[in-house]
Amino acid sequence: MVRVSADDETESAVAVDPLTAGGENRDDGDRPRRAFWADAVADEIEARDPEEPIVVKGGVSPSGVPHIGHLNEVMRGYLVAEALRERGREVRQVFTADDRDPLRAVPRTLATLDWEVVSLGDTENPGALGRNLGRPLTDVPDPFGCCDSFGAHQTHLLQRMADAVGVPVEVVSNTDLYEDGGFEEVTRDLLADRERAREVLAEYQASVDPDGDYVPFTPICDSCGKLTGRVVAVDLDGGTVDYVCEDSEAGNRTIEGCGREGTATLREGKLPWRFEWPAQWRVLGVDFEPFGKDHAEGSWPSGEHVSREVLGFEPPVPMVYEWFTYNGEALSSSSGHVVTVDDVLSMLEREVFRYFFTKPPKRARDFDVGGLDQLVDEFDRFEATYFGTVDADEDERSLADRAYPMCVDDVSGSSPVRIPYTFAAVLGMTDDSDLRATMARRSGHLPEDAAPESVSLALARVEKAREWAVRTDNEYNYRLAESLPAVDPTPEAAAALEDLADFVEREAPDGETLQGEIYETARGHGVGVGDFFELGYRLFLDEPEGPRLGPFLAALDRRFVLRRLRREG
RNA sequence: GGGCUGAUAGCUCAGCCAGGCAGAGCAUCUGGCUCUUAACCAGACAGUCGGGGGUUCAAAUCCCCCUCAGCCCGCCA
Repeated sequence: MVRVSADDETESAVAVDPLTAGGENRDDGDRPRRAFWADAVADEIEARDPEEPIVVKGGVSPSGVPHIGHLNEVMRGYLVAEALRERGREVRQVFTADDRDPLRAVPRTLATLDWEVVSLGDTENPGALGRNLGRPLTDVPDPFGCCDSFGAHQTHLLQRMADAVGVPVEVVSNTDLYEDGGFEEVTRDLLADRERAREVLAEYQASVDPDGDYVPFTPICDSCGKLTGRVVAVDLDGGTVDYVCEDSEAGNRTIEGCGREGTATLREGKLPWRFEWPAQWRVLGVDFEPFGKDHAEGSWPSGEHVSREVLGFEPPVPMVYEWFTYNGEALSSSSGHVVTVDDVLSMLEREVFRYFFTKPPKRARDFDVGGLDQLVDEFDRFEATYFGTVDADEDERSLADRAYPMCVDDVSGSSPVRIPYTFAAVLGMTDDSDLRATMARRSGHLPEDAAPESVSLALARVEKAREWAVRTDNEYNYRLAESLPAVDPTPEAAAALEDLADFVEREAPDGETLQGEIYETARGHGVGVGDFFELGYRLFLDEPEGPRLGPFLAALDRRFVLRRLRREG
């Protein structure tokens, strides 16, 4: 349990411990056991008997390159939203771009709207950021020059990220909430009760003096434009505050104030994060919010306390998720160790990527690009479990029953045709889509009678798997040699190739027959089997090794195979 | 220093909430397929459930201590 307050006598708030949220039922044993964590969370939300539409929120401060870690803020909420919708609830999913946050540091890397990750120096206006430290992100020019502000650029990327995974979210700009007056009433309440606000926050932040003059609002200086105003007087009737523009600390650097003494309205500033978060909950009516483990012990307990004791409402059901790593190392938005949604979707089908987020949120997970074939194989089994075409235990079945429909756009009546991912990568050896289909059929991965639509859906995986094989340059990264590779067979091997060509021409063998014939031919000419296979791989792939040669050659165009075996081109 | 979370087969992970034979996939090995070839099939091997203690008829699961990793206890999100 989170201790809400050391000296709280007015109410013994039942603190929900977010660290155990997300799968476990808590204080009662009445709720049913759930195979899918999102259903356990949905149970918890429904237990509060919320008004509809139920609001699920996520949000990020849009500063560096948005990466798959940020997608937790979209996908975890989405899965809970879907669990509720399937129970007949109306749900709104909103996503806040915390774009009034000040620019605190200059990110080393940024992304274009097309997800090209570039260093700041390569943008059109690299000085835009460094010259505007301390200003709200929406008041900083876009270094790319394509959007109204840096904040707008970043928020645009967040929207595109959600679109890319096919999750409909309402993106809400914090700056808009301030400027349109959405935050005005809650700001007024916080200022009216600023002593209480200060006392509560002081329990969580040593820098706040409970008897001091802390005010939970930071005006934007109307002279230098930075979030450096310190409030010296509050006029609630007039709806303004007086401020002095002073130096403020941001990270390990100081943002210089300009000394200006001015007046700002309640729309011309920003609530400190510890108050802004609960303010969002109230203004947007949030019922559920997932957040990263970094929030679990700082902002969540204080936000929960602020919302109950200062603002007077029940905070949302919380859920902490563990962070992802990428190839074993922490993702870093500013330094550029990132994998973007665009990167991922170039290698994975959208439904497979969504499946990744159905795994329990509390466990740290590595997004291991080298092992993506395992993830796809797992998804294929998950899908087959849903359609009942594979043996699975009861837990697997009930999980698939619930979670699979949330991964795909439409559940079709029968299981889609799936080509195993590594084989799909092998098919990427050729760009000829007819040849891909032929090879898939002859290898038994594509039914002869498959409808054209299901063939093209199945073959869509080839581009993804090919991209994966190329990026990781792994053992599935084959390329059909377009022109005759340089080979220098011994006379015996040359004669064997000639015989093999004749056999192929005469018999049009299937893969297994051809595989056997390769052995026979090699032996018949006194050529080492290993050497002969290597010669074959060299001729067709210009590699010393490759897929099983007989089925591989049988799947290729026969005229091409003959020409190549005879070294005619 | 105080706190939160995690650690299960070589690898990736289920199982833990509500105690009941230690699981899956991949990898490995063996065998099969007229056949050493990364796209086939079958079988086998594989774990001190991070370590130690406790509760219990019974502990991966509940409790306590410890180790390691990430995070929080400044700012910020």
